Amino acid sequence: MPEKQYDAKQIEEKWQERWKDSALFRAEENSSKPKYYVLEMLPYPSGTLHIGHIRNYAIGDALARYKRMRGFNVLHPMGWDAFGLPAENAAIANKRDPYEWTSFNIENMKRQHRRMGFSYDWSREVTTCDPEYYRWNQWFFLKMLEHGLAYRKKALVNWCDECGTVLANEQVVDGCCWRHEGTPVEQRAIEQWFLRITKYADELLNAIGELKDGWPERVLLMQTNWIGRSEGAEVDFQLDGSDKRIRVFTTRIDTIFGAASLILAPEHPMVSELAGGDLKTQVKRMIDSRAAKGPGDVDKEGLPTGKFAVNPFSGEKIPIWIGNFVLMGYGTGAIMAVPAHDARDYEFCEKYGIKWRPVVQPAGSDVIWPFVDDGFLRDSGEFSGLPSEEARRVMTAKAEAEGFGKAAVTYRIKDWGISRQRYWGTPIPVIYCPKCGIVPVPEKDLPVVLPLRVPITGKGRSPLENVPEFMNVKCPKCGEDARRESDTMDTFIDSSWYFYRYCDPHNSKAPFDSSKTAYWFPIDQYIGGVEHAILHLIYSRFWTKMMRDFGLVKNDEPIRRLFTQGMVIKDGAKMSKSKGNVVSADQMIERFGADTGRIFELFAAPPEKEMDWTDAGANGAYSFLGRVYRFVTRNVGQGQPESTDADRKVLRKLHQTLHRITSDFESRWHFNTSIAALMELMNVLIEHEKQISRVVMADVLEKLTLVLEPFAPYLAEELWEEQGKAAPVFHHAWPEYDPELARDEEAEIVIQINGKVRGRVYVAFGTPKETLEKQAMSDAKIQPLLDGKQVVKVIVVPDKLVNIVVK
RNA sequence: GCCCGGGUGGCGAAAUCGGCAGACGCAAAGGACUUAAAAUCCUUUUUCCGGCAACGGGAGUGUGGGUUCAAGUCCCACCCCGGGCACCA
Repeated sequence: MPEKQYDAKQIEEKWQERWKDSALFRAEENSSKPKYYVLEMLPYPSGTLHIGHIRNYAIGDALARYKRMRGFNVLHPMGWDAFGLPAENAAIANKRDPYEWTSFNIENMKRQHRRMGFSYDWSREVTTCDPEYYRWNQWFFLKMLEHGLAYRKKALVNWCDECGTVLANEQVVDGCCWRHEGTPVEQRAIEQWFLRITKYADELLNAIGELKDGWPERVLLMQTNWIGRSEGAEVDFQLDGSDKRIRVFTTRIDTIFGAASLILAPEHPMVSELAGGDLKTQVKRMIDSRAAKGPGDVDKEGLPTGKFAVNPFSGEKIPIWIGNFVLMGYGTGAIMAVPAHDARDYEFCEKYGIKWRPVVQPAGSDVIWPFVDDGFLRDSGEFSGLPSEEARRVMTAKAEAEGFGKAAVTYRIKDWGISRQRYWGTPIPVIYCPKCGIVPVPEKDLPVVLPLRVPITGKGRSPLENVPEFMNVKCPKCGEDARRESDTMDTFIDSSWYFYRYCDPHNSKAPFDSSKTAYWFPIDQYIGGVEHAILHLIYSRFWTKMMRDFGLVKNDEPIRRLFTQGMVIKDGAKMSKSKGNVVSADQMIERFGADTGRIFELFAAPPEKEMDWTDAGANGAYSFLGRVYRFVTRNVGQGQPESTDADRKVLRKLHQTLHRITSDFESRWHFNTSIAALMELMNVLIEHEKQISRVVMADVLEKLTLVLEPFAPYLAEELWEEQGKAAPVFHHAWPEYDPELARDEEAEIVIQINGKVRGRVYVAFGTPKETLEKQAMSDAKIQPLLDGKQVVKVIVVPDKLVNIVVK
């Protein structure tokens, strides 16, 4: 009879059919088991689940399945993030209604996720563009508004005149709009809504210490830099011949005696006072040219105002300049330039011939040049001779006492601007009344939903402005004619709290039931790409702290452990539709099956590393699964009647494999080595196939199937059934490894001479040092090599090696 | 410019605590089975030198130095690649 062949497609379709509509993966809040919340970052519905995504979910799903077998009550949900831009752009390109387009894609992607066999609890599916989800976004917004965490202010933004819209920083390419290459982006002051994330800047920063155990160092570092806390002082310089003061921020108040100039950002409010006529147009030009350049290197340029400022410490008069390298958005928008101790100031002052002098010299040296960090002050009046650190303290205290300065902390992070002039997003629930001003939409009127079938052209202002039924409302306070806010919220709002909604997705009274989130939170393991390290992962942390302060949740942080997996590269580039190098899940399932796709992606590289996709590699994974399938099917119920010599070897390899895989799951997630171990086990099994006893064979087949489950669940199910056991596999306990069985019988002792391997002996474990040394010295191979040499030293590492040092 | 990663065969990689470098796989070559192909199975594959061969010897983890009985692993300097931030005072 010909051997049964591995037909992945047929097996996978069969089990998919059986799992349909089942409650297999349902998580329960009232379980007596310990909870485990594992989550992959949610995808936006582009319609294609490609192998870059699959890597993400294959990791999460392996973990979810493993944890279930370990007896955890596992929550592993999936939902859809209706990301604004892609949906809108696709709608423009396809001339389709974005809702229609999105729901079509969601169905499509859901089908692909099901085909891959990911073990989600679909009863908790959440879609962030659902009006019910909008309701709670708006509810949060109103709560924040009430507590002063949301506010409206005029702010400088990137503006493309051609589009008639605000652009995010990422949408500015080489100073021009990404859609209109020839159109330089302008900086415009526009009224926008902000969330006061800076209120939590300190807490977000301090809590990083608590995240150290579970988050990648790299991500925490990026967040630390992003928050960018710096301690220093604010100091007022008096405008010469006036009682006006200009405030600067500095981290180096100890260098203030070396201040050579006071430099204002071109947007600084004092500029219009100091600059008249000609200078004004030059300042305007400076602002425009910087905006046009975008972020990056800018040649330092300055404009002298002809006015002077008085150094409050020395009484010295220093010239006031306007400099294009000074940022209005950081500190006070004005700096004191200390060329001797700051490279940027040096560059600027050299260029314009502004005189300077050093005021700090390094400890234990007479060298005074240049840019000394900390040292001892010189030429600084009463402070001369003080060490920098002490000087900073003393000088700040003096400034404070005399009322011209104070200690100050500045952050790089800014409040979160959430207004978007786009169709796709949660409408901001606010009404502008000519009489009453800004009026929040009453809670009973929520949600404010997007009108359907709005023509989206990508041109002009927010598409909502052209929809009178949406825009024209009565003021909730006075009942007079009023207009709605036409901006929508940044869609990062959606992803800031979606994982809380998973705990209680159908709640219509509140965003979620706090007792349910209290059970599941914090998320035990979150998995996603490193590209979200700052935006999404900072916003989420902020949102959690905000909700905690409102009494909605008890946890301070949303995520206990974070794992960032590497990108999948094809033909030297990240997989994306625009590059045309996408391998879709459907394509892969068609060719190899879902199990092969998972196995290969996990096997090819450790999960945190970038990985190259090659079809040839997937072929290897497929043939491995074929070997497993054939081995198991032809050996069910087979084996020698009595126990055999091979049994010991096979069991040893089996338990070494169990150990390897279990510890990979428990610590570093290097599933590539887990799968390599499985392959080694298969090699040993095939080698001894005919010599294994019936009892051991049954044991091996069972355990092999169990540990295969997290990686290749369809095949595991099929083989489980072949063995006549009750499905599903993950309802069975993970096999424990037995250290006694896993241990090698003999220790292999490497004998080295001067560190080079010259021979080896096999001894019982735990053989004492002296015996090992004696055995090594008398070894037939070693003896001749020692002839005529003097043994200087012998190093013995028990159970490992003997190193003989000779002269 | 600053801050992080990383550099190991033809390729993806392994070596978890300083203790046999290259596990496992891909690709390639040769062979078995086959009318043939696919599939499957077996053998070889870091490199150089010696040998018909089993085998023996040398070199080798980006480069140069160091610590150590012993370094892919630790320390110092440099080169290259990837990522993040980018005039943050």
